[in-house]
Amino acid sequence: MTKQFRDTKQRFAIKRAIAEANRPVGPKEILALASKEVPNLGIATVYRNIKTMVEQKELDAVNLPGQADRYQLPGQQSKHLFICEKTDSVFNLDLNLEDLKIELPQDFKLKSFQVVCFGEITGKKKTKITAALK
Amino acid sequence: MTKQFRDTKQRFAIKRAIAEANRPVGPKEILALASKEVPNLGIATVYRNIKTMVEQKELDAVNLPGQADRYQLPGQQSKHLFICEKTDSVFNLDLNLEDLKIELPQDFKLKSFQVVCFGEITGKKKTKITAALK
DNA sequence: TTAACTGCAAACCCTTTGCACGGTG
DNA sequence: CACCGTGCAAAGGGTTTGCAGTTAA
Repeated sequence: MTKQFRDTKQRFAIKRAIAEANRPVGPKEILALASKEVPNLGIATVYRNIKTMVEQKELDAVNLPGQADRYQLPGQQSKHLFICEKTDSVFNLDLNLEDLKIELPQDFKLKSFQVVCFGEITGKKKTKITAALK
Repeated sequence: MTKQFRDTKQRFAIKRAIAEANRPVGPKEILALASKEVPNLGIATVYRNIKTMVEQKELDAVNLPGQADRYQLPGQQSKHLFICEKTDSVFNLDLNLEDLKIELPQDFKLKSFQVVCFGEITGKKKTKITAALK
């Protein structure tokens, strides 16, 4: 028997919070956002739902160097990231990397790679960024 | 008054362990290696020395996506990494990226970037890898 | 001698788990 | 009415801190 999931207000609130954030967010931030809708929401519920949603592929985990994973909706997925060192917020980068290839020693089998950019944002924030390589 | 540091056998053992590992290593691994030399070494001492050494720039912190920081000697520094998904070990990559530039929106000021590669290692391990981009 | 360093244990922080209760289907 | 999901609290794992004793200089 495959497990059947139920629709709860907590689950809705958590998913909406992540959707509206529109960028990779962490458990605490999710709790803060979703708590507006469901006051007594517990952090354990957030963790459990994140886990389930990632397994169900309703959510993508975003691995960041030097900090804990954040989460976002699959449609927003892009491995390449821009991390604002001031605000600690993370943005997706659409890098034009199709024709970029990395050559490694024979022993090393490359499965994927990720470009992580660090810097600051001076103006208003955007959530989806197209960048170019030259 | 600036703090004056002392030479202890613990400090030596920790630094030697990191030097001999010759790749980015984490606190637990450092403890295991250095304990051969100093049996009763405590994990707190490892953390304290790591922190001090990073501040003194005797050590570099290596930020990894999805896992805790590791540490290595400054000479071995390279931002670009190869992570073996099987063994969970990390290797430095010397990528030829001098003429690679990333174009971002005006608002975004790029300070640095990092390429992280994921894959497997089939043969014997190396600690310093030169890779190319094409 | 004295001030930094160490080991141990306790304290923290983040994440996971156990359990009784409440809510979905 | 099954049984999954929730909230709370406790338990884990990793990192930091307090403290008394130890050691480098």
